[in-house]
Amino acid sequence: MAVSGQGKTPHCPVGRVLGLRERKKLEAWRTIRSTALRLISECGFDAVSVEDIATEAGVSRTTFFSYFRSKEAVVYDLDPQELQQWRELLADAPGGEPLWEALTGLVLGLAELLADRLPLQKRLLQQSPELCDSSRDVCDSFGPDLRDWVARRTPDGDELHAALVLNTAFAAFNTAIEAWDPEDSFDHFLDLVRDCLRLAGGGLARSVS
Amino acid sequence: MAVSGQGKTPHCPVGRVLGLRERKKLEAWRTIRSTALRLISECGFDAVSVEDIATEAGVSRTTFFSYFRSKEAVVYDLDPQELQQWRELLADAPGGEPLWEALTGLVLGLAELLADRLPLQKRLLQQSPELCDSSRDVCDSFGPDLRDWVARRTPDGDELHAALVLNTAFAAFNTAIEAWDPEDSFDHFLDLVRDCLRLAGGGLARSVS
DNA sequence: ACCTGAACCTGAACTCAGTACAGACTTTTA
DNA sequence: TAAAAGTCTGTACTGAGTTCAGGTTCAGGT
Repeated sequence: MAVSGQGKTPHCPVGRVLGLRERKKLEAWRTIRSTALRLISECGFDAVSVEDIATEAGVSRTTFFSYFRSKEAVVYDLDPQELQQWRELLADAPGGEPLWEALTGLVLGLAELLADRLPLQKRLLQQSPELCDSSRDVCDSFGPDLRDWVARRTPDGDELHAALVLNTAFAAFNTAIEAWDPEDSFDHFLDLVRDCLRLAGGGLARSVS
Repeated sequence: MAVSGQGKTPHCPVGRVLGLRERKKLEAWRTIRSTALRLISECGFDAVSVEDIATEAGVSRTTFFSYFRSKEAVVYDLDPQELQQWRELLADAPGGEPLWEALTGLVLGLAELLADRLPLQKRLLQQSPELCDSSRDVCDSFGPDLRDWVARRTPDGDELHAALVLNTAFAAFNTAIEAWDPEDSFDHFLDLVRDCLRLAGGGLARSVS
C-alpha cells in the first residue's frame, strides 16, 4: 500500500497532478524539513529536539514522526519530488550494461540530482559530529530503492557479486562525501565521485602505496 | 588516558597480569555480554530492554552503560582480550606492503580472531532485523582502530585513496557477512571474505554482468 | 450544496535509551 | 591502617519514538 518509503500515514505526494490535500502535505514536508535544517545549522543536531522543530514548524511532534521515521531522517531523506526523479532515473536506466557501469551512471546522476542539498548537508555533518557517528548516511535515503533495482536485474546465483558491487559503490560515494569540502565547487565533488568509482572499479590492489 | 575505547568508567582490563579489580571487571563484562546475548537470542533485540539485561546480569542499569556505550554495543563490541589481540595484530603488521594487501591480511586475521563470536552474531542479525537496519555493524567495533592504523601509515596527499581503500575493505567484509549462512562452516565464511576482497581488489568493472 | 468515508492532525500518555550525579562500597597504595 | 582512587548503585532527568482516541479537513458521489 505504501508507495513511497518516507511518510507513513501521509499517503505520499508523488502523484502527477496534485490535489489540495497533496499540495498541503508537500508544503508541510518542506516546512518541517527547512525548519529543521535551519535550527540544526544554527544550534547543532543534538541541541535541537524534535519538539523544537515541530513547534517552530507549527506542527505537532506526532505529525513530525508521521513525516519522518526518525530525527536523522529529516536531514537525510529525499524531497518527495527528488525521490520521484530518482525513481524515474532508475526506471529509465538501460538494462544491457554491465552492473558496475550502470551503477556508476546512476550514482553520478543521483549526485547531480542532489546538487542543491548536498552542500548544506555536508556542512551540517561537519558542524555536528553526532550526526556522523550516528551511522546513518545519505545512502539510507536512496539505498533501498537502488538495492531493489539491483536485485531485480541480478540473475540467480550472482547475488554475492551484486551485493559486493552495490556495497562498494556506496563505499565510493561515501568516501567522496567524506573527502569533499563543501566550500569547493560542486563540480569538484562530482569529480571526486567519479574518481572514487573509477578507482574502485579499476581495482584497488593496483594503485600505489 | 582512556586506552581502550569501550568501558568508560571501568579503566579497561587490558593489563598483562590482572589485579583483582581488573579480573572482576572482565568477569562483569563477560557476564553482561553473555546474559545480553542469551536474552536477545531468546526474545529478540527489541523485546529485551537494557533494564532486563542489567537485572538478569545482577547489575544496575547505570553499570551496564559504563561497560557499553549503547545497547547495540553489547552485541558488536569486542571482548577486551580479543581487542588486545586485534591491537597486537595491528602493531605487528608489516609496514612495507601496499595498503590493499596489508588490509586484506588484517581483515582475514581479524575474521579468524572472531571465529567464536561471528556465528552467534550472524544468527542474532537474522533473528532481529531491527539490529540490521540500526546501521551499526561489526565494523564499528574494530573500525576506529583500523582507521587510525591506516591514517598513521598514509603519506600526506594520499588520504582520499586511503579512505577509499579502507571503506571498500569494510564493504567487502560486510558483504561477506551478509552473504554468509551461519549454518555453513566458518571456513566457508573465510572463503567469502577472501573472495570479496579479491574481487574488490581486482576491480569490479572487470567482472561479468 | 450536502453527506459520508477516508485521510490527516493533535494532545496525552506511555516505554525505553542514554546521561548526570551524589553517596556508598571496595581495592590499591603508601 | 588510613587516605586515595576506582567502581557500583539508586534516583532523577531529557528526549526519541509509539499508540490511540477524538476532532478536523478534504474528495467523490448524489
